[in-house]
Amino acid sequence: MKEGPAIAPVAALLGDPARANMLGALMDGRALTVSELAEAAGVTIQTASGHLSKLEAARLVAAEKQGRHRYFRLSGPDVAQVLEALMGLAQRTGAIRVRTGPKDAALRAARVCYDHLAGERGVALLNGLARQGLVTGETELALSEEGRAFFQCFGVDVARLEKGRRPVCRACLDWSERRLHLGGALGATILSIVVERQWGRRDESRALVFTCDGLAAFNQAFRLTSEDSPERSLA
Amino acid sequence: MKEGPAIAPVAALLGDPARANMLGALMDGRALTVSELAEAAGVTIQTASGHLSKLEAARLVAAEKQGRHRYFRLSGPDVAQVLEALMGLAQRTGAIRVRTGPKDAALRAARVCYDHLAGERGVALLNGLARQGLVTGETELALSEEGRAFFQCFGVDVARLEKGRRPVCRACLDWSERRLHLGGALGATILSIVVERQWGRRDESRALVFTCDGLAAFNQAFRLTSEDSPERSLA
DNA sequence: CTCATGGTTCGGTTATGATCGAAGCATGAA
DNA sequence: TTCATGCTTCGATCATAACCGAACCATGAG
Repeated sequence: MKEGPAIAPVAALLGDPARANMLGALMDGRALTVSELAEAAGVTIQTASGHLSKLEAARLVAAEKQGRHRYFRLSGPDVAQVLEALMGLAQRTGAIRVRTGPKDAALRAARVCYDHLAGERGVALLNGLARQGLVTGETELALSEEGRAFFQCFGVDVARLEKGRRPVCRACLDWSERRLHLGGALGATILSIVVERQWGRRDESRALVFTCDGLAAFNQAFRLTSEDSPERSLA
Repeated sequence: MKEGPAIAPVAALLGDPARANMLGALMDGRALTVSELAEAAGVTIQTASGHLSKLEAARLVAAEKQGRHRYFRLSGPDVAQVLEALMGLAQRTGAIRVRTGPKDAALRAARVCYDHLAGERGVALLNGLARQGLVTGETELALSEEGRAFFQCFGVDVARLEKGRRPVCRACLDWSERRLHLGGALGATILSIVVERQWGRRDESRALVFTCDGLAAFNQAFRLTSEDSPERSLA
């Protein structure tokens, strides 16, 4: 007697500890890479890749390619809802909380993404520019008239940027903040300004360490306020 | 990184076809014996017994001994809710609907979800009650003052329902309609009324077959109009 | 170009668990 | 008592799939 869709195949996907851990890591809506998910699940990258293929085939997760990375996210809120419900059921038997690994705080605060600023400061930058109406759009970003004037004043040769093949503004997905930050020619220019004025320096990794004065100057230059900063994810 | 209870062990239980079939057979809220569940799952009694032991240990099902028989039922409405939600996921992800036929159509029209009404009629019921302002809220449903009066008039002891531990109104996601229908103590009461007044009868599956007169009486009793019925889902 | 890195695919090993036969209990009927 | 039925436990078989090493592919950096 077949009744409705067969739940077993889907449930079996959720029933493997490695896959369940990966999905749990994606529960907050962020998009994570294969490597990060592999670490979260405690398996090698090959194994994680195989698991993610199955999850993607079942449309439980969706993937976006970005440069050399592949970012996975839950395919929709309904998936998270089912996971939530399953946690409720699991609590009856016994609630288990898994270990939490502290990540590099500096990387999350500010880092270089290819050639532009990412991390918390990068997200705050885009938030602030959008709030002031200097850039517009959601994922397809554009420089407004006010924005052109602002950056022109700032000493950026906007006309030259617009002549190039590369998009002036590009929304780049942030792995640490799960929000968009500013890429493109303008993003690269801003990073070069930050480095040039020695507001911060790049250490050996991709982390960008702001000086105390530099951070203040950065915030003032782009008129960023505390409301632009993404909420601190709980440790 | 915040982690909740580990879902993998529970999901793994649901991930076995034999166990999933047994749980599906219990979805109508009745209690079945080991033999019946073994037949429903297509396995021998020994195998079924082993599965049921695991399900009982995880508190997904509860057992009652009666003479030489042992009756198993779902341990609660929340289990049924998770199963329904999983069916929704399974369908959305392009699940293999093994057999589609008249039985499937009947299930979509009206069926029993644990102890309340689901399917097209169940969705229409909640729509109508919400349209009339008898129940309020989106996912967190509540009975309005008018609603209390309405059901009181109807012969429902609302005060008694409110005294119980179980929520009076509960929104349950429908796998066939992808809409919410009414669960909770009130939902269960309404189903019992439908059966009691012989507006419809339960067949051997979860389907609930309305009589022609019964359907009219049902619609009239809850003042449902055609606008309350969900649009026919395409293909 | 070369090198490094992120990710996928393949193959072989291993372990978990689903399954059923057979035997063992328990309950109720004769 | 003896027998029958409903169910559980034990033991052995067997299939699935999780896992990792190694090789391979693609992209970006230098």
